[in-house]
Amino acid sequence: MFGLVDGNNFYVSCERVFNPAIENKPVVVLSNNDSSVIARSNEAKALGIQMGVPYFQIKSLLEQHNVHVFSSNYALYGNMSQRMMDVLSAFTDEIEVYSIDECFVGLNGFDRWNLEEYGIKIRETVLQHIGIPTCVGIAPTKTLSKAANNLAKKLFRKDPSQSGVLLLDTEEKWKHALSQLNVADIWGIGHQYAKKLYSYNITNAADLARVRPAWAKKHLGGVVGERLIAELNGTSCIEMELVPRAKQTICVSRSFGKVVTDLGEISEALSTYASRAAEKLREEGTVAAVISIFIQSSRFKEKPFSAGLTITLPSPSSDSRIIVYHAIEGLKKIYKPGIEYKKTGIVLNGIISAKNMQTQLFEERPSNPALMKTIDKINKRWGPGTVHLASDGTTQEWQMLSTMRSKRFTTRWKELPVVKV
DNA sequence: TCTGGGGTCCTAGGACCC
DNA sequence: TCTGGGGTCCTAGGACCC
Repeated sequence: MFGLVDGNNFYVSCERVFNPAIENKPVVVLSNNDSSVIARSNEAKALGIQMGVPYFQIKSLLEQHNVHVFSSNYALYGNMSQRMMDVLSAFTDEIEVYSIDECFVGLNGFDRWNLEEYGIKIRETVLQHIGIPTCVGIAPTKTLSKAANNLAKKLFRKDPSQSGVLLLDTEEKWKHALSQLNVADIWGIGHQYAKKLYSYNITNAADLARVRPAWAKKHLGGVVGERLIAELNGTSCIEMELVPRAKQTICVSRSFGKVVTDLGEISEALSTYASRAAEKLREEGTVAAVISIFIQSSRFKEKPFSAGLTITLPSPSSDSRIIVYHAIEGLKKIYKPGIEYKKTGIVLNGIISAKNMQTQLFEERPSNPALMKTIDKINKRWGPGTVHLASDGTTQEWQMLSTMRSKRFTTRWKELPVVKV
């Protein structure tokens, strides 16, 4: 059996832990650059505020209803997430952190317990220790546990006296649950597939569970679709991933807080992102062989501009100076003056373990792992960016907007509120 | 004025090989 | 006029996830 534990309106809940005054009030959290809505409290959902809607379009509506608005605070959410996962690991050895607010828990061998009660215990403990409300779905496949979680959330939102836990341990139970869900609510059915399914008159998840595997193979992305149908019928095809795999791709990109035309400013931003990407490699103990960089104007302009370049490094590296050097050299090649740029970024590929790397004897720009290790140590101790490359710039006027960010309560001593007693 | 960021997997099709 | 068959590797593009 699989359990799926998912934080309710996770980012909003994180904000509420440190700001109890916004409990039971409408709250939204915005994406980077304060661009669009990425999390909503139930009260905000009730006002009809949609996920992903641009902030500027609903600003007056939010003001009108006194909605509390926050810029996203990933330092806080990431740290709260870690704490939640730590609590969950006490409940089973089989833990798969699926996203910042979601975790699969393996419950094989737990059948002699009442699984519903176990789920309730999990919820209560996370709430008590971390302050984050969750819902729990339990079922014989991952896809069904996602569906169970989804339905548990819906029931709980409608009626807070519900347990917030849904156990689907018999065919009868999961069939009934699926009949209450739309196909678009199913894990693995996105926009395109939902549209296609509607056109075949398949709107209900229970209908989807009944389609022939061969039909799913043809219309829902090959073996992925086939697996999906099997999972909806109680046959588990997607196993727990207990050991997080090293990333195959690392991407760091961000929109600018203002329009940028100057090569110097874009270079600073790209240097900053390339450094961060290299840092991520070192966190994973890997090196990258290939880097891609890109620059873009606004996607919503009449004639959007976008350019990119892929560069193979002389040898795989995780050294910030090397990755930044090649990124900036590439940028100079694709930069065109007179364009209003909105975004730049770097993607790393050809990622392998640093241990398996073949070292070259003679290199124009040798990596210096000891230097990188020292920089990482300092930044870990004194905060991100304490030591950085000069090419990152000092004023960083292109930085994204984040005007309504709460304090980084759990990761910065300086931002801890002082309470007078 | 203003529309996020960071990932995964799969398939199809071309290049190339024998 | 005829113009194989089967395999691998790589990449681009499209779908998905949160």
